[in-house]
Amino acid sequence: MTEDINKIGKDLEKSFYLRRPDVVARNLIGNIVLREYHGSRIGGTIVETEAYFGENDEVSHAYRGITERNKSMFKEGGHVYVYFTYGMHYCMNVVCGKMGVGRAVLLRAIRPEFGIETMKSLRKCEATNLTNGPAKLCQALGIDKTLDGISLFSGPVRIVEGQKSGIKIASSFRIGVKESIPRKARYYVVSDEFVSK
DNA sequence: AAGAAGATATGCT
DNA sequence: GCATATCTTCTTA
Repeated sequence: MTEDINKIGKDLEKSFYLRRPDVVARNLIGNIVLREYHGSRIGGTIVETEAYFGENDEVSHAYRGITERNKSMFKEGGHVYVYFTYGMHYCMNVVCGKMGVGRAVLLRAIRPEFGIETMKSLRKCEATNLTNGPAKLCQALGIDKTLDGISLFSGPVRIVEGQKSGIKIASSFRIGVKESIPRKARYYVVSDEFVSK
């Protein structure tokens, strides 16, 4: 599996994740999420992310400290934080920074590229609506609570270098939260049809 | 022990 | 645009 993934792209360096979440969020755009799913590989290029801080960020799950639910958000950068919400949805984050700081980047949308048929069957819908939202993307990639806390370097979920030339990245305020920090922490590819609405 | 809210998606009006 | 599904986790008593 490792060899095949390297044909698509190299794993991002560990040091990539040991930075501020807004920096990681912006630089994740254009890279590729890969999910090993029942022997096949599915995934695509990241086109939309949001940064969540720990302290000074009221809406972050990490704001009130470590709990059973959010404990993997406090791991070292390069791990995965998956949480369950609204009684039916999973969302996936990439943890960043040093161990214990509780910072992460929410993956909000990807461009479906690998294993599109598999993703369609997981989502039961068509390609334009496959992965343009944080919970949709998790459903399409078969991501659930069992993947919470895993490493991006050894498990069934990887992030590898993608082709970044020719894309325009813009920022805005985050979606779906009462904005508490005067900072545009959402990053997305300009005029990409797979960005969430 | 109980209640409220939630980093959402979908379907209907 | 708004209601609703649906259930885990945290907060408060």
